[in-house]
Amino acid sequence: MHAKIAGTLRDRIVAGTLSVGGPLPSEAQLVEEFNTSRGTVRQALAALRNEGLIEGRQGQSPVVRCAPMGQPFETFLSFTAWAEQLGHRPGQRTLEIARRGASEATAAALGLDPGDHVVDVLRLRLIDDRPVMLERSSFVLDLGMLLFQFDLDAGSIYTGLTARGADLATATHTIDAISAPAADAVLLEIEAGGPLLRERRTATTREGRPVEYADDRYRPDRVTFTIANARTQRLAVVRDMFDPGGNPWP
Amino acid sequence: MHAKIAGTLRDRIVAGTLSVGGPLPSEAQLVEEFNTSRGTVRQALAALRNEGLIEGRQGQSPVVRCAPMGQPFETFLSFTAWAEQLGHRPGQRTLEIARRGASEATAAALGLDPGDHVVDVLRLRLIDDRPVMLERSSFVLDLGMLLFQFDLDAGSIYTGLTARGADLATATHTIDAISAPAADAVLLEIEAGGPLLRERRTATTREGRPVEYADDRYRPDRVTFTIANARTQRLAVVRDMFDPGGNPWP
DNA sequence: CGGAGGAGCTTGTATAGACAAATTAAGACA
DNA sequence: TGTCTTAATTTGTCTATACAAGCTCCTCCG
Repeated sequence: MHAKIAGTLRDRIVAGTLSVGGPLPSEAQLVEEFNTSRGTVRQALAALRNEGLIEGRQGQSPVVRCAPMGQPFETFLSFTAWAEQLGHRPGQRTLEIARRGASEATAAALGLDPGDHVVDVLRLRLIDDRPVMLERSSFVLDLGMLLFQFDLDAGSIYTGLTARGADLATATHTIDAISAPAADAVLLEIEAGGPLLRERRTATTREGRPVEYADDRYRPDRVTFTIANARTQRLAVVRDMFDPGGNPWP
Repeated sequence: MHAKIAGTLRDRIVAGTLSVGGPLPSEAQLVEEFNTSRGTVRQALAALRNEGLIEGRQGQSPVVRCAPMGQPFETFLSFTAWAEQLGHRPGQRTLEIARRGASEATAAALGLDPGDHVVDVLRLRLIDDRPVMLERSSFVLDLGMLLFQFDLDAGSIYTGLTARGADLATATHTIDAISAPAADAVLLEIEAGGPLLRERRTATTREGRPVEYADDRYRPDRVTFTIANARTQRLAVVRDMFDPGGNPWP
């Protein structure tokens, strides 16, 4: 019973019936709705509090703190899926797609020999037509050759590849900060030398073979990474967006 | 009452009166010992289970799982615990500790009124005697006043606070990049205007009350954040360290 | 018009009782 | 001796009640 109540409330938070920042129904209302006792309702609320979904003080109804993420993997790996989940319009301008010898960093990340060829893709990623991220992505040959089969500006590379049989299963993302090189600054429409939030990503197949290495550089005034961290050892990671003024993007 | 029971059991686990892997007293025994009701005892046990200290199944007494430290939560929240886990020597120079009115950002993060006082701590964090991070931390008064009771340069603020009854349960970390202000650059021994990796952290109690807001600024050549992301499993987040040359620190 | 006080809501906490489900240990039986 | 049954113990779950503490809003009085 308490699990059912907690699950229902979780679903409502995800569906938006309970908006983030808004109050939950009072315990008395939940007692009436589920036709149960207050102790059981409180047990359900304790579970949600445990997960960090709600918070509250004495005398006030608990408020929804954040929504659990629907599909963590896709959302985090696919820029397109991420933007769409947040209700924005993703876009991209493919500046270059080329088959060439792997760079030193790429070869190291993908476990290739220095002379091996990869497919490089350079794309400027947009949110609501504003530049947000510069993506330098390198794919191993068998995967990269698939990229010539479809329009990279039409949608997500990730969905395009998985639709053609690629099985991306794990990824590691390393986040740091760098100074914007002049070329990057022009494309991202910021000042050269300004700070960039860099995410270097290695995606692997189910067998553990690395197939993509990417160097994504975000405008730090428009994208941040947020890690929610509870004692229960559940870690959640999301990317957040900000408008040019630095305010949370609705 | 339930807090007293939980605290007593915690102490016994730490002291070894309750051995790791061994069973806890049954709920009936605890009811008699503390002269309370079963509901209260169960509330205390739920708190311990929440912290991962105990685990149990139906029909069996809960068993002590122990190992409160070294877990992801502590490692991610405590600079000291993190460095020690990686086999390095953490250090710090407390540059300032002051009670003053909360800044605008702090008040917003902690849910305080503009005039409310907080305890600010400014610390330079070192790894193996090299500056790595600049920490600006603000605590709500009841927690912050505890900071005057012990030596901040002796060890972890986090363990000092939890030992004095603070119950930090969840935290959110927002990561972005900024240009180093001149003052920060001097302390971190880098060039002014260079990129800094910033982590803004809000830590809350079990009830969801925010009690700490921190602005940590890392040298990006020495610290990065890594997110491991599998399709089936949960997300794991760790921080990584690099030597001045940018190579992984052994 | 404004502040003080209180009523009515909320959650936090504690108590007592009841039944279900799982484990464990003792005892009966072949 | 080995196995099955049964009883006792223990935790999981739910219900009902009571009071304390904090918040909001309304009313009343100065």
